[in-house]
Amino acid sequence: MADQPPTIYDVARVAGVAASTVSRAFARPGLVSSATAERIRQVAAELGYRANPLARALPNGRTSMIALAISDITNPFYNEIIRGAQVAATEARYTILLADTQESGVVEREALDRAMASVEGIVLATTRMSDSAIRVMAKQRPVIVLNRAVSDVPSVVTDNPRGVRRAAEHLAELGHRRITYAAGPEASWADGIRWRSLREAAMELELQVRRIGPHAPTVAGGAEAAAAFVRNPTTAVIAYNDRVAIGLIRALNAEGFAVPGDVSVVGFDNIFAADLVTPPLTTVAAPLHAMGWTAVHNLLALIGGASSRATEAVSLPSHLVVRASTARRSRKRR
Amino acid sequence: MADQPPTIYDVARVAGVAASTVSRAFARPGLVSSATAERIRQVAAELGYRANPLARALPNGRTSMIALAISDITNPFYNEIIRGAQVAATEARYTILLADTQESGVVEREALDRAMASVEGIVLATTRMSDSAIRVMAKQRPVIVLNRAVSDVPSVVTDNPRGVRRAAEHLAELGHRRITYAAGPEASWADGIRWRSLREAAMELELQVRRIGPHAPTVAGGAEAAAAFVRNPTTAVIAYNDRVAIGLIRALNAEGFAVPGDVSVVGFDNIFAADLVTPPLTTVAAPLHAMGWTAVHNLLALIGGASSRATEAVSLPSHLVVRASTARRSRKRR
DNA sequence: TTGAAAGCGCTAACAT
DNA sequence: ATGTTAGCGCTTTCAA
Repeated sequence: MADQPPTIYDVARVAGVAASTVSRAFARPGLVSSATAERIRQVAAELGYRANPLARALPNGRTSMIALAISDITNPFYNEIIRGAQVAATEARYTILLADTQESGVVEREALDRAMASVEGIVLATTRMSDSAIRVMAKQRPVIVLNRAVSDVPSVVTDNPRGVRRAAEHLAELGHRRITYAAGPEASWADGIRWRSLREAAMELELQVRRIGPHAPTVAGGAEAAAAFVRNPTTAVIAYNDRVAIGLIRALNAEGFAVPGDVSVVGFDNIFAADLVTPPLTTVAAPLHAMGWTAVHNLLALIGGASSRATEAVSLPSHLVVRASTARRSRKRR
Repeated sequence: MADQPPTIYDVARVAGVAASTVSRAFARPGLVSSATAERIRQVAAELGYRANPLARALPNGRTSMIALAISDITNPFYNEIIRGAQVAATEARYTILLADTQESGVVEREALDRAMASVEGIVLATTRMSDSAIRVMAKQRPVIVLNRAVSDVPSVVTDNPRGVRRAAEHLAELGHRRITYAAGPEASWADGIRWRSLREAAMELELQVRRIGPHAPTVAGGAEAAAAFVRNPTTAVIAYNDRVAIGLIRALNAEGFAVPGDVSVVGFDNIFAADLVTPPLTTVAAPLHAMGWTAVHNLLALIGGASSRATEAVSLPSHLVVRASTARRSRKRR
């Protein structure tokens, strides 16, 4: 009474051919006479045959699955990235295995260990792993790191230097001369490069910059940053990301600072909420969808045997979205 | 030179036992003398042996994977749900396979077809499928539907009637007598029950209600709703979800309506942005994390053989979060 | 162009 | 308590 799904043998029997022929008909149609191929297709359709992906994967490891590791899926930053990844995966008929690592290195290790064997490649969208741990992992399976550069491992990043530069220019044009950088987590690769790029840009643009932090990359972290900021305010701040910027603005308002009246704020990422808050946030928009898409696309290329000379980071352009959280420096000194 | 991962045979050989014994040592330790079990564990550790989950799954179908189908992963509503699901899955050492169906019935069908065979059960967090299609699917694999009730299929929903009731009471207490419901997508189960519940609550509370819509469940949908609303305004509106509420408020502001001065607005879901917009949104909060967790937890129970007499919907409590988008009805007539 | 047969790594009877 | 032996459903030589 068990209504098991039909196997390749069922198809073979009904079509009057050997199982291997059925297999070929699907995998390498060229090796089968078009007549039999057609018949097999017919029978398969009638029987509702669908190759069992697990069984298929066993002999040759082609599971048609890739893992997407994200340390905090709660972060709205990832939504569009996941969508992009999903689109690229679907195009290639791959399935995404989600590894939300819940901000814990241990959970991450376990999740990836578990997933490793079932998966043809991995996109590390965010990870607690050290560079060397990542390199080790990359030895075993194709890996693409997102939003971080790890030497010898292909990556996809946004053009942070350019984004930061645009933000600084924008602020400079508005008359600001001193800029505070509200840093994100210490371990963040993006944080490091943003701060470095800002210093370089400041040099050229003859701005003064200083850094406060580190802070958690959250609204709460932004509030923390505000506390540090008010002790020695400037007329402009660039925040590690939009959530920090939002938290900062709210806390600043509570302290009696007007944004952008007294201080201009720019964030990073252009998350969904950036356009919804008051004032709408000026922010360096990352090409979220493209990042997810590109990461998976390149991963699949790697899996397909592309030389990983794509070892250099692929850099995707970001752009400044000017909204209302930045304005001309007000005359009154601050 | 291939550095293949060790197999069960490697462990068996080194430990000087049969492969089946190794298998037992891991799966049913009780059936192995503690001495050999210990030795096997040793050897396995030394060799860095990890059972190949695919190979393990083939004989008995226990893939330790479940699918999570979401039609629009772009919707921030799902972030916490996914996290909850992930936590429950991780607890049971299951892995989540993500099926973002990109709002397309076709993509969904394909994605699920592909995933079906690799997965022990499915959580339908959002789906385009008809009730009957879902029932068919539930015949083949354990299924839990989230946020929708399908007869004969176990589900997890939030207590919409109670949430709506609380929203209506809140508005009534503030002196509002006429409420507009800005509907979501026609196909949405939640939309249906919200509107029905609102009518019932209105009856008891002696309120007048009317409905506008359907609208897309997005900020743009909210703007649409505003256009319809202004043609015949009321002093209060309950929106299908937070995104619609936010879009509505913005469009209303653009039309010269103050919120909550002229019109009070309440949303649903309490998404991340709800607390960030101006005014902060009064909303019926869904227990997002718990929903994801419960869905997966119950699914795993089903997989574990629990009688699906859990066929009735599990209803999780929601609660009203009062923020600043609702206020006492202003005297001036509208 | 097709068939036969030997696995992929693991589990689960069935023996011993 | 442990070993033997078939498979799970598919792919892939190797022959024919």
